Amino acid sequence: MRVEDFRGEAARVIARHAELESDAVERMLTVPPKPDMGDFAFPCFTLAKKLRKAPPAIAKEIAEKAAGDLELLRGAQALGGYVNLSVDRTRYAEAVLREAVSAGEAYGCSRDGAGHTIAIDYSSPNIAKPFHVGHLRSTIIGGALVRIFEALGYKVVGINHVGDWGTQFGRQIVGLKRFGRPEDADDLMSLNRLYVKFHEEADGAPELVEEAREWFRRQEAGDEVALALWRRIRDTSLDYFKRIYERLGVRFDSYTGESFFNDKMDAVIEEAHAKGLATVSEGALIIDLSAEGIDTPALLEKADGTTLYLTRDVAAARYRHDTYGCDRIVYVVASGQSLHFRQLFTVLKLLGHPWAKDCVHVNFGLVQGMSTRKGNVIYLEELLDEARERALAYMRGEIEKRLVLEDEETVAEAVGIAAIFFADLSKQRIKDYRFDWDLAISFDGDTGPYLMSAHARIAGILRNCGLDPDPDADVAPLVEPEAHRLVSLVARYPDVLREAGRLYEPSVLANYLLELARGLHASYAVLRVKGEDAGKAQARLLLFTAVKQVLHSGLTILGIQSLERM
RNA sequence: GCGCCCGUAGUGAAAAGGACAUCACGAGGGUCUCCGGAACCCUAAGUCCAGGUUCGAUUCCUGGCGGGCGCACCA
Repeated sequence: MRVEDFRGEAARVIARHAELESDAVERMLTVPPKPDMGDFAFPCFTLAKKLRKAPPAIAKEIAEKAAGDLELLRGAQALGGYVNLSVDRTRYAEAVLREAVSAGEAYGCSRDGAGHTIAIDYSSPNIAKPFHVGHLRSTIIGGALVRIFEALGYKVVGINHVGDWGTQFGRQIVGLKRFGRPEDADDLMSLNRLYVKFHEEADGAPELVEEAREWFRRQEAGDEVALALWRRIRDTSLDYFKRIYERLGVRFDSYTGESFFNDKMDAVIEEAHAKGLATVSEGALIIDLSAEGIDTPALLEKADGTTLYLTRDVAAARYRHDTYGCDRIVYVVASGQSLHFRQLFTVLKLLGHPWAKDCVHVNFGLVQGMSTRKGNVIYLEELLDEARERALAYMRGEIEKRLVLEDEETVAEAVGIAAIFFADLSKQRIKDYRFDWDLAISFDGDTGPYLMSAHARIAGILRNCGLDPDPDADVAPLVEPEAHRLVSLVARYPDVLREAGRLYEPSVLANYLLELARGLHASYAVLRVKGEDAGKAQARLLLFTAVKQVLHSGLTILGIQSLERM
């Protein structure tokens, strides 16, 4: 008896009595809006036309026939134009919990993506400058997608297409040469100071800007002095970025940034010529995309012969496809870049790459209001520090029955990051949103800390109930509606991950976890463990173990720590 | 100006074209000697407007209105 057998039986029984194909019925099955209405619902509206009967009458007929034909299901009832079917709750709990607990950490994971590789390009900051909060959203969403697809069995290549080439490095070099000491190149804070200094000075001194351009020209021309300086600045910056990624719990398989593709662009240009796509317009080399429904042409080369963002992305896409053999390339980049990616994918198609159709722009809206007390636009580190402070203040000030912890600072750091991550991941990525500290950090409401607390609360039960959990416990005592609700939620988890992956939408998972946590809290007063007889206590422990496992798994995928105590 | 995207209670979010539009925060009222009160229960409040397709529209189409973003030598 497996979890999907219940749905399978529902489909079979309905199919038999409605004279339809089982597969078709299975696709039509939905879930009733309220748990007491049943576990599966079959809408009879489409049958109405064919049978020339009213949907409620059809439902009644099917329900009556089906009622005597059930094995794993308990009831078939007509309601409105629906046939509602209920599972045998004990057998369902048995199937769900046994499967969840025996799979352990792997519960919810599937092999759907076995044999497929996905490259996910995310975060991709400009590293001459400090990590700006503007890049945070891509980092958060991209990181979650990496873990979602891994859970679905895909091989995932996380790529950070770092902006490590461009005029900004020329500016950085001038700042260093004019206002700093050579050793400042090894310290990011000094570099930042000098970068700012450059901009202050350059305001009234255009020759500085020209000097910066000259340094970048030397870089592009392969001048060893310029390249050595660039390399040193780049390494200092990358080290700093990697430290921040560690703090955020984000890992990349590749840091092939823009500079990596410098020697791979000529091939793109040549091929565009060979395919007869490239034309010269206003001195620049372009591909006209108007026949493809895009008014703005794709620029391959500026009038001065240097290449552009788009050319580099074409080279990068080809490199990724060839190197990783990936059958999908996902770009987690803000919606503002939509035109760019339409152009990119169209150019790839015109260049004759059939896999262009497997490139996806996973876009997302703008975040407003992400600033610290100091105000202004801010850098990520300051934001994370403030998150930790606010989390600590909240824990000390608002929580009545909090545990005494030695590692309060560590917990606060995790809570702060959870608050920021979840505020982002709980919303549909396409939408703009306003970040609000109080809303994000509260332990009440739809927040990361709320989910963490649900997890810690179960951990508390397991810790304090005075029992050794029995993984083979009999589930028969789980008769309460609250228990059934939790079982159903646990059962849904694998499909939730699939849906999140299908839509590239971590919020599907985030909202599911909220539902699970609420279900847990709603059951908490009813499903006591301590002081109950051994049978009930063990059954409930089994249920809570499964819920805790799913919370842990889901939170980990979202990039949020699930602590035992907080 | 043109193009793309977004409009759901005061606020933040959910609803493959399906049942009475769901949930949270905030507001108002209540519960419980609570294994972690970081809880639970109740109440008030909503689909931007006008048409259309459909047995059925928050969802799809058309046109408005409001907001965001983008529109060749930056990335």
